[in-house]
This record gives sequence, C-alpha cells and structure tokens, in this order.
Amino acid sequence: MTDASKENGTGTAAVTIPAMQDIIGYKLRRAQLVVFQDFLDTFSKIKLRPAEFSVLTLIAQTPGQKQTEIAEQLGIKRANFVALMDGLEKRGLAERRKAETDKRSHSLHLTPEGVEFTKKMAALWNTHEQRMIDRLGGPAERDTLLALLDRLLGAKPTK
Amino acid sequence: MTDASKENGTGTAAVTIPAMQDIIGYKLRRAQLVVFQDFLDTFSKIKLRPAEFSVLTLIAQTPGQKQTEIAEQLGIKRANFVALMDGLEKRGLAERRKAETDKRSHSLHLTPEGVEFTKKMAALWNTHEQRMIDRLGGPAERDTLLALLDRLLGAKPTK
DNA sequence: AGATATTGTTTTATATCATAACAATACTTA
DNA sequence: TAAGTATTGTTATGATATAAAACAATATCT
Repeated sequence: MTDASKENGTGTAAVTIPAMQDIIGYKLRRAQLVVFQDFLDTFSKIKLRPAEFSVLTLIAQTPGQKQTEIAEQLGIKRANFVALMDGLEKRGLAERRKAETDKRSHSLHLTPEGVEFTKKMAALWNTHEQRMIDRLGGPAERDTLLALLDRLLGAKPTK
Repeated sequence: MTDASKENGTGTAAVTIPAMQDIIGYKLRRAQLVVFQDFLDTFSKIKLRPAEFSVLTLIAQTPGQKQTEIAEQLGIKRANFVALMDGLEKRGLAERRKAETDKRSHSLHLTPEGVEFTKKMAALWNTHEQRMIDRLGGPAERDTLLALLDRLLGAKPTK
C-alpha cells in the first residue's frame, strides 16, 4: 500500500508521514530538473535557454502574433518577456514589427537568420527529446507520460 | 504520428518544428508548476514552503542526520540550507544539536512542537496529494506516473 | 605533526518571477 | 464626438531560488 492515509485499527485515522520518493510534486520537480539539465547541456553550444527556445518555436509556428499572446501561451509575464525578446532581437534571430492595425502592439517574426537558426535548434532538440524518450522506454511510454501530465494540467483551480 | 523526425519523401530527413504541447520537458515544467501551486495554496495557511516541508519530512523520518546529509538528499546546496534551517529553528519546529562524535556537524531533530506541527502538516499534505491523485484518475495512474518519472531520474549524466 | 578534507557559515552573483506604475494607443459609452 | 476605461509594451523594483567562493573549526590521512 502506497496510500498515505490508512486505518490503524483504533478507529482514528492515522496520518502517515509521506516518503519523499512517493510524493508526486517532489518527483515531478526532480524529473523536471533532470530533463532541463539535459536540455541545458544540449543547447549550451548554441547558447539557448528553454524560454528562448519556446519563444522561437511559437514564433516559427505562428508568425505575426503579438508579444502578449506569445508570453501568455508560455506563462511568461509580459514584463519579463521584454528582456527575453530584446535578447533574441539583438542576436538577429527575431524582430518586432509595428502592427498596422494596432499601433501599440508589436507583431513578432523570425529573421532569415532566425529561420536558419531554428532549423539547427530543431535538430538539436531532436537529439535531446530522443534521449528522454529512450530513458522512458519508448514512444508509447512518452505518450503515456504526456497524457498523465495533461491530466494534472487539466483543471486549473477555479478560485 | 507525434514523432518529431520524419521522412519527407525527398530522401532528406526533415526536421520538424516541435509542438510545445508535445515536448516532454515543457509539459513536465508546466505540470510541476500546477502541482506546486496547489501545494502552495494548501500550505499557505501554515506558512510552509515545499523545501521546508521536505526538510521537516526527512528529519521526522530519520532524526539525527547532519545538515549536509539532509541537504544532499534534497539537492539543496549546503550554503543555502543554512537560512532554511535558521527559519525552522526560529519557528521552534526543528533544532540543531552539537554532535558528540563530530564537533563540526549539527545533528538535526524535531522539537516537540515540531512533532505536533508535522502531524498537521502530514494531514494537509494528504488533502493535497489526494487531489493530485484524483486528477490523475486514481492510485494506479499515480503509480504509473511515478514509475515513468523514475525512469527519467534513473540515469544521471555520467559527465 | 603536518598536510588535506569536511562541515557549517557568510558573502556575493545570477536567474527567475511577480507587481506596480507609466505613456501611447485603442475601445466603450454617454 | 468627448470622456472614461482598458490594453500594450515598457521600466523599475522586490522577492525568491540557486550557485560559487572563501573561511574558521574540526576531523582525517600519511
């Protein structure tokens, strides 16, 4: 029995002290750190961090979105997105364009160099992701993991 | 097909741009944040953060270990452990005792109040963990998830 | 005994993340 | 149309997490 609450025969519910290894949140955190470390090692050669990777990926996927839209999808506060985007722009990978329809907003695009960079990035990512899939045991296990994680993500607190 | 690399019929391997939702590391991170948020909400009433929870749990489980041992198990740098332990000590939940055998080290113990506190903590944790298990679909799915996460944790980079 | 290692600690640097305020622009509605 | 309100990108700032370097006290090794 791995459940944390059990009956102890006295009529009172015993509160079992959890074992850290069996705690969902703890193991999630440790696993995330391990996977991110592999990511960081993999991408150190092109000096790209996870947040930058995700932004370039979203821009490549759907060019023209504005900053707030990209930031929101990734759970990045728009205030913190500014420096991140500044970095990508200074490296010549992405650019802000004044939107015609809404002069407040910037629509985001990859530069030609950004397109090239993104290809190398995606190739690197493949090696990283394949390593993670191998560790899991194969694509079926990867799919299972993603499905379970989706369940955790599913119902955000209504509050 | 959710694989990132496929054949495109030209004889050259196409590098597919990953979809963020299918990236193991990304989904892991998002799920971890959601679970931690539930933890934070649950434990805000007793002002306890995840790191403090884990330290109290390990001390309760095995009293008398020294700081470095506890810190190492949790992946906390011993330098950063000091302030954390200071906090628990100031709250009267745990204490450092001079070790007889090694005057450099401190052996860590719960105070009587710490023991009481830990019971309330464990009860709160049960509600949190049960919520996570419910989201996953049940204890079987929880076990599956933990097993998959263990695989990711298994082979730390030899480097 | 002398060299070397470990323990807890302080200090410091960096990265991450959240909040508040602001100017420019857009939208709503009276 | 004018006035009030909301949104967008931005700056500034604070909180937290994390890592590294150095140090004194003590332990261990040779």
